[in-house]
Amino acid sequence: MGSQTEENYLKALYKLSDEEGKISVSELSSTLNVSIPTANSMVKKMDAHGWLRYEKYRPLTITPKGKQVASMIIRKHRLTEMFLVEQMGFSWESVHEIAEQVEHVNSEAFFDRMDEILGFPKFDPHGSPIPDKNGKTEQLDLIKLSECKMGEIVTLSALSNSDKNFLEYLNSRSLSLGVQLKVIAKEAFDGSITVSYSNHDKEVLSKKVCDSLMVEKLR
Amino acid sequence: MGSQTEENYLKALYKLSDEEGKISVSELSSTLNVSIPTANSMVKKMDAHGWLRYEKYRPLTITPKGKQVASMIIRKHRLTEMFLVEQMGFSWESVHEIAEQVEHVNSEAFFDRMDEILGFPKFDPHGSPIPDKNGKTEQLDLIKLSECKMGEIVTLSALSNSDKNFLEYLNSRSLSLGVQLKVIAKEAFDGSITVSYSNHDKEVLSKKVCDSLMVEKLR
DNA sequence: GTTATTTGTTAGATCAATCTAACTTTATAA
DNA sequence: TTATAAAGTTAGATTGATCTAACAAATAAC
Repeated sequence: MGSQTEENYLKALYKLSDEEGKISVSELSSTLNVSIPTANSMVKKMDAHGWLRYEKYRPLTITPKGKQVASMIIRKHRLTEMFLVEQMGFSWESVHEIAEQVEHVNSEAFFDRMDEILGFPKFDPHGSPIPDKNGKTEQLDLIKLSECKMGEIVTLSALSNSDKNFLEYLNSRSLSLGVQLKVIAKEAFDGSITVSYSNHDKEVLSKKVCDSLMVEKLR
Repeated sequence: MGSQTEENYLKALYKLSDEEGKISVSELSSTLNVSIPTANSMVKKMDAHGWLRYEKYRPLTITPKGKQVASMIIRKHRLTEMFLVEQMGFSWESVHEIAEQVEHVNSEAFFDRMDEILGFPKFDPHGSPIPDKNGKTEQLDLIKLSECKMGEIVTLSALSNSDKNFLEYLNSRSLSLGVQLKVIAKEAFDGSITVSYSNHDKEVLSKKVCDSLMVEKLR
């Protein structure tokens, strides 16, 4: 393993490369709130660990080994979040900060036990997939709510953003995973969508919100 | 809060001062497996935090503030151990290493929730008292088994040593907290004691073992 | 296709936590 | 009570993670 710092860099690297393939040092530095030179020097260490490929002035690419190590950290993070919600009664908006610390605990048994107690969950409280012990995740076929058409009925299955503010916004609208949404209107000029669900029959959601709601089409 | 390193120094300081009142830099250094100069420089920082009183060449004394901070770390450690045993099914010999890491998590809510789920336990799995949110602990009137007289019947209530090897030794003899022990013989020359308990009717325990078993006299 | 802007790199400093070597003070023991 | 041993201190080096300032390369803009 690496240090906690290195683990945080690797996690950021993993997420950025998932989103964009190629990663720049400056993206990494801004994600981690460190200066560019700091990220630059850390990147060289991670190259030495074999977690990424680094060449001067070229974009970074994560290696299979880096992905493997990263997925184990993400596994620990997401299992912790799930445990906090399911076994300890925390709400989905309060678990991230705790999991951010607990994920660095070095004990396979600890996380395997969580996994077992939870019944080997495939997704965390925000709908993100939990890697299994081999780093494998279950991939659902999700699309953004913003891409849905009028009249479609979908299930809210994951969030592509789990900021506290956003989660609190969803709470205030009684939006949680598993809720069935029906698209009853789409505004072309601002991309906002009106949905009905549960006992809400006309809720207007902005484009920004709809971009962060990942849904599954009903078959 | 201080860094994890500082927290570990403070914990060691607290335990040593509990045992002996005055603490020397060298005791601290050997407890933490660092060199004497390292402990020396750290001690100056802890003095700056107001956790201890430091004067050149004089023994160290922990301050009330230091005790308070230390007891909160110990609270987190012992709650974690208890949670691991009671809620997650770990055995008492495997929880220390995990708790040693989890204790540094910075989240009151996390530990308060453990406390609540456990029903506000007063003692950890090794019988050590768990400080409450104000740092208060329940003090039992315990003596070493080695100090007991022939014929006495006592309850095993705590361990003054929780090394893995010792715990495994106790497991192998089916000795656990709450067991009632009857002293059926005492050897003067080596301090060993023969006890009976549960379905063991003649178990010989060395002086060293008896010194680590803290028992409560039955009234 | 030069120039300007953004991005990346190097150099050098700082801070925390550690070490070893050299020296000083306190405690122990002859 | 002085000599020796043990404990404590200071100085100076190292490593990891960070920073700013100065410079270099790649990309974008005209």
